[in-house]
Amino acid sequence: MGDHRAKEALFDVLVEAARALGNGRRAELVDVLAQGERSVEELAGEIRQSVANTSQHLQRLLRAGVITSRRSGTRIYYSLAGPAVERLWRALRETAEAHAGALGALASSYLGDRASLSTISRDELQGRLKQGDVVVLDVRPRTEYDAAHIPGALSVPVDDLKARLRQIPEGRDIVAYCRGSYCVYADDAVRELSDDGRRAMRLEEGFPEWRAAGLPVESAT
Amino acid sequence: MGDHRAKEALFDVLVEAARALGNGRRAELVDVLAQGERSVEELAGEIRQSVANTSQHLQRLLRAGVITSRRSGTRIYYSLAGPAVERLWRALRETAEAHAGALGALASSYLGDRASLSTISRDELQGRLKQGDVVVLDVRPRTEYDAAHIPGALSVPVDDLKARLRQIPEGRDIVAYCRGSYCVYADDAVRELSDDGRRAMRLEEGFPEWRAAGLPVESAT
DNA sequence: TTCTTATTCAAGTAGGTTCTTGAATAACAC
DNA sequence: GTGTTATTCAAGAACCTACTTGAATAAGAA
Repeated sequence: MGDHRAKEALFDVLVEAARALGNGRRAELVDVLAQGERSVEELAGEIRQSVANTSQHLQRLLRAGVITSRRSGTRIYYSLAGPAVERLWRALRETAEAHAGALGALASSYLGDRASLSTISRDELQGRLKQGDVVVLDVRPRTEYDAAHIPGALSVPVDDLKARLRQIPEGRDIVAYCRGSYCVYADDAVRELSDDGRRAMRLEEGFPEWRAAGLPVESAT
Repeated sequence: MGDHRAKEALFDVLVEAARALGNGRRAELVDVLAQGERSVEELAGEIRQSVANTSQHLQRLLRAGVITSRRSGTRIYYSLAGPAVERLWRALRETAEAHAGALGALASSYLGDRASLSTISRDELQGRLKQGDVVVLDVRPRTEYDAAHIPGALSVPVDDLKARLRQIPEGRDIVAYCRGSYCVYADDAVRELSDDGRRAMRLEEGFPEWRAAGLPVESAT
């Protein structure tokens, strides 16, 4: 009774995952890893940091149990430790959104005038997929599409979109999706498609939320 | 495109709630505030820290949008900012449990031989409440019971239990509950009741989880 | 007004975090 | 073995955190 040392030690440990996620660069890493495993060098490119620094951030996440690693030849691939981590990252974003405060201004400075783009919810997309009157574009990098994607989606990484506009089936509306609400790939794609005269909209959330909702996914064979 | 400054700033903000929760003492504060609002002095007592230090921790949580405050006379009462925060705190505990690593040893050093105590799930308790063959004890401090409790529960703060053993209705099993899985009040109560020859068990989770599940609650009038 | 109580502020110290740079490993190819 | 590539380690500079102490506010009571 009253062993407050033990209580403090217990809460200090409970909180380790929060400290690990408590850094913008590490949060970016988690956001990318939610799409599938990646090597250190790829991750360093994604977060625009040196390889050494990225490696150190990864060790921190590893020690906190947020990610796991596997070696393959000279590369080491990191991935999220499990679904609890995805829930944690989602809860964190939702808390920030509920608070809003500083978030609004920053989000619009990064995300631009997202309000002017049409969107579609997960449920609506499911309905339209059954009717088959929609083309779904996965605009994430090819690796992430290969790891897992919405069944029937075409892989058109946003950087290739301009060159491949003519390959996209006509006569149907287009839905683009990417990593999640704080990813701009789908926004950029929808803008580009609209400029080309197509009816295009953005899936409100990203692929991880689709999978987390228990909806079907497909992988490259 | 490519404005990585804005992206970094955005993720730095998304992560503020995690930094706020990324300290054992602040996590203890959140765990207590999940039971209802409290003044600075009460909170300082709960986490065994000086009032000045507790106040500073509270300001940090406030700035991060994790809690809110209201003044009443000379006192200031703090409470959680909303349900997103409770989900965040839960996700954090679940991540720690999934990782397990250091947690196991620390938990058992603080929680003792919890494995030897009988427990009951939320669903089971709901069933037995309908049948009315069980006495429910809220063993948290009276303030927390007053703020909200499971309908029909008796308030018997764990410190008063020994003195009030004879007042607990006989002939029915007893279920004790407290703040949550990392709170020892219900364990202590179940041990004491068992020593007294009563059939007693602990509700697996605490009051906040009961409320978060949308189950009915009752407040002091 | 003065006194009291609850809370916050300010300054200081010890220790932790983030990023940089350059060297050290570790697996593989030749 | 040597060379090459991916990753990690080590040390250091600039900054941030957690706690302490004592003084400053702010609301209410006398």
